[in-house]
Amino acid sequence: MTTPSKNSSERRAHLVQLAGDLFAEKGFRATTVRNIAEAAGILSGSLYHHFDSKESIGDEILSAFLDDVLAGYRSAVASTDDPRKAIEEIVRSSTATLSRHRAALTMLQNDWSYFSAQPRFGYLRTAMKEIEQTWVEQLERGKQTGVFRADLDARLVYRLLRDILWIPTSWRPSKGAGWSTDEIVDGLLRLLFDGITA
Amino acid sequence: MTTPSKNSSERRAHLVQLAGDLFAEKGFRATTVRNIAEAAGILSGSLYHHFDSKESIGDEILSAFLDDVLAGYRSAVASTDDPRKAIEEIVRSSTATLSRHRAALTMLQNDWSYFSAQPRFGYLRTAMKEIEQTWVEQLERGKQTGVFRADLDARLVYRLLRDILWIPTSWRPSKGAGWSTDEIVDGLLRLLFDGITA
Amino acid sequence: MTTPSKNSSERRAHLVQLAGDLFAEKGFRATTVRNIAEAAGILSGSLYHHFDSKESIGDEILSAFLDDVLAGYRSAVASTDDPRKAIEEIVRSSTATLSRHRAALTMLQNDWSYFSAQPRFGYLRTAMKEIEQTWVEQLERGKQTGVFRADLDARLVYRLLRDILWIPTSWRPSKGAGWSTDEIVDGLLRLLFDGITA
Amino acid sequence: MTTPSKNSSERRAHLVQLAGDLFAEKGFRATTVRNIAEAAGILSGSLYHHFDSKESIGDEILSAFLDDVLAGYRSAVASTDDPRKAIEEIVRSSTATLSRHRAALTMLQNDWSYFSAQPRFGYLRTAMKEIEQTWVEQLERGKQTGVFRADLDARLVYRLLRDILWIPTSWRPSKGAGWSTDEIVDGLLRLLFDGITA
DNA sequence: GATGAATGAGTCTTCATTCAT
DNA sequence: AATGAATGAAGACTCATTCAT
Repeated sequence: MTTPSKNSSERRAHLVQLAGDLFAEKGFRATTVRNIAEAAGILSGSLYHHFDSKESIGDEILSAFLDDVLAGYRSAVASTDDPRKAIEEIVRSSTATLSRHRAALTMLQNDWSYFSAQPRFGYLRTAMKEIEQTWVEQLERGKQTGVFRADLDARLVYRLLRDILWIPTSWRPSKGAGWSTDEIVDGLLRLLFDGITA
Repeated sequence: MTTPSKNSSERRAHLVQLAGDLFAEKGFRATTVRNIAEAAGILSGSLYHHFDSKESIGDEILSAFLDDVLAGYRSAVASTDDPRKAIEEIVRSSTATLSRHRAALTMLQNDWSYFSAQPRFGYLRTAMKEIEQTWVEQLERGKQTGVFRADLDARLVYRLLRDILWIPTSWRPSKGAGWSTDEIVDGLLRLLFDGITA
Repeated sequence: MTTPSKNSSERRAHLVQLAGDLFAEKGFRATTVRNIAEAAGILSGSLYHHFDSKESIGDEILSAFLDDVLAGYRSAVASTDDPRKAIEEIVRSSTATLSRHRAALTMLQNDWSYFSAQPRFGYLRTAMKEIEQTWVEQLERGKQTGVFRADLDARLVYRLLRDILWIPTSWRPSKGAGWSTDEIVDGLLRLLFDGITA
Repeated sequence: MTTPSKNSSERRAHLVQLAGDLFAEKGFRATTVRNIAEAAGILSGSLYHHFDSKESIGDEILSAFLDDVLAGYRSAVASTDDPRKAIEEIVRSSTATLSRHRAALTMLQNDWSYFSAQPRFGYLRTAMKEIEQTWVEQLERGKQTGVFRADLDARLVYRLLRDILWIPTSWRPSKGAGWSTDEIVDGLLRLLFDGITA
């Protein structure tokens, strides 16, 4: 388990990991290829043995993230008929997913205008649309069945909730008094369902 | 035509405004000096008659923002003894402030790692500390007086609330089905105080 | 006449000239942007104040050349009804044109595969087609009117003649025993019309 | 399977062949070692088991070509006393040689400045000198014996004829309405000896 | 105040080459 | 013989900044 065949793909995955950490820390554009190479202890040109461009590294990170998110959303929706449970499931799956893809989220938040302008990253818009649809559908159904307040603006609530959900991911792990993912989620869900008032 | 010195400072303010819009749109680092100059209809070199560096433009935008925020926080706290009212006031003042400083906030979110690493922008950390202290103080007082739930983790709630509060600012005005600032704040406050359940 | 307003466009033209000389000497691809900049006594990055890419310099040189060639061909054809005179006129105009565009021709010969593969240089193919058509038309008409041998393969002769015509341009001016353009053309025309035999 | 050493040299010859095709197509410098390796179905590093550098492949191609050309010239001159026959023989031998060494000729035409500047390829200049001498000698003898026009500039005619002779080699085989080598040579010789006029 | 030319450091990327396995 | 990882030098291009006019 410790020293198996360190394949090409493992090396590659390691490099993606390193790159992701840097992207999460300073943003995609602000991270130079040299930064990544230095983190890996090689020269910048050597990265091109593994990837054909900086963007293809970004691509790998982003598409893996969105695949994961969408999978979670789909299975959340498929698992129940109760909108409230579906939302809860979406939140829980998001949290798990997000902690695995901190880099991707930071990239999306920081460099959205950069990525979304490129045809290569067209799937970003597609995926975001599916995410929005999923939320809005569950919220609307909840309104109809009386689980949620009838006066909610589903799209507005979606935007707020989605962004709220994505907040903790961007918190640096270095932040001294760190909270565990679970603590954060609990705090969040409590806030969402119950508010802060006693 | 009337007062040359005023014209000069107006011109300058206009340039800062233009720069800010671009910073908000694409981030500070991703915006080039040429972008700003083009928006102003001049050549990039000419900007240096008004500012001695790109960073000094950023400085102007960021410090104006933080001055405004802190002023709002201080007067919110000074205006009442009731922690809940103080928090409400902080939220309301934040919203007003933020809509006036969209660029600054985007810069802080996008390029925080860049700015915070530079001595020149040391005041950013100082200001953020005061902001945190203000929130935490009011939350703790609310817990003691029983207005807020006793089990709240003040710092965690602060981080969540502050970031939640800052979310809508980053929403592009171009977003088709746009909401007014008031709608967003109402939605937000309702979410915070009451949750989404019926 | 000696020191007029050294406009921006003159500077630019001078740089194109320098670049062209280098392209003619070593080919387009083999010439680096640094080579050009050094020839101009500036740094390579400074070239981008005048051109937005190396290719745009090439574009300028190539399109100017083809415009010139086609103009010559068109006026040659328009000037007479006699195919032999038309061909003669084409040859003479070519020679004049070619001596003014040595760089362009070398680029076309050396790096044709590079340019012709790019959409940006699509006009190259278009222009070459018009050139071929012009030759073939005159040759065919000459065959019909009996001025040229009836057994000529017009396209083959065109290819041979065009390439023959373009040969001397690629001769380096440095070649010690240089011939004047006129000498070369005379030798060429004589060869073409009369052969080498006594 | 039978004779490993032969297999080895066959493999090597095959690689040279592949490289030559690419050189002929895009030029020596524009062809990357990776291009060659890919054509051979191996990785670029593996080529270095067969050759110690890209240049040594070029060397192999160029020297084989020049050896062949010179052999042809020498035997052409040795075979007759009649300058016209000698020239004819040179033309015929060239044609045969050239069709076997398309790559070499393209390399010479495209990247002459690159090769001729390197000591390693010093033999290129030596060989070209012998080629020139051979032509000039036969032309001068023809002038003296009255076979050729007395007013020919031997060196000029040599340059023209040599380059003319080399033209068809650079024509891509892909050119739709392709002509056979024989057709081309016939067209050429006819042009040279008789001109195009009826 | 603005222009236009230039700088110099840095960005992503390419490529011939090396070498341990 | 070949692979796969790496090197190091170079290439095209970008950008904040400077400065004479």
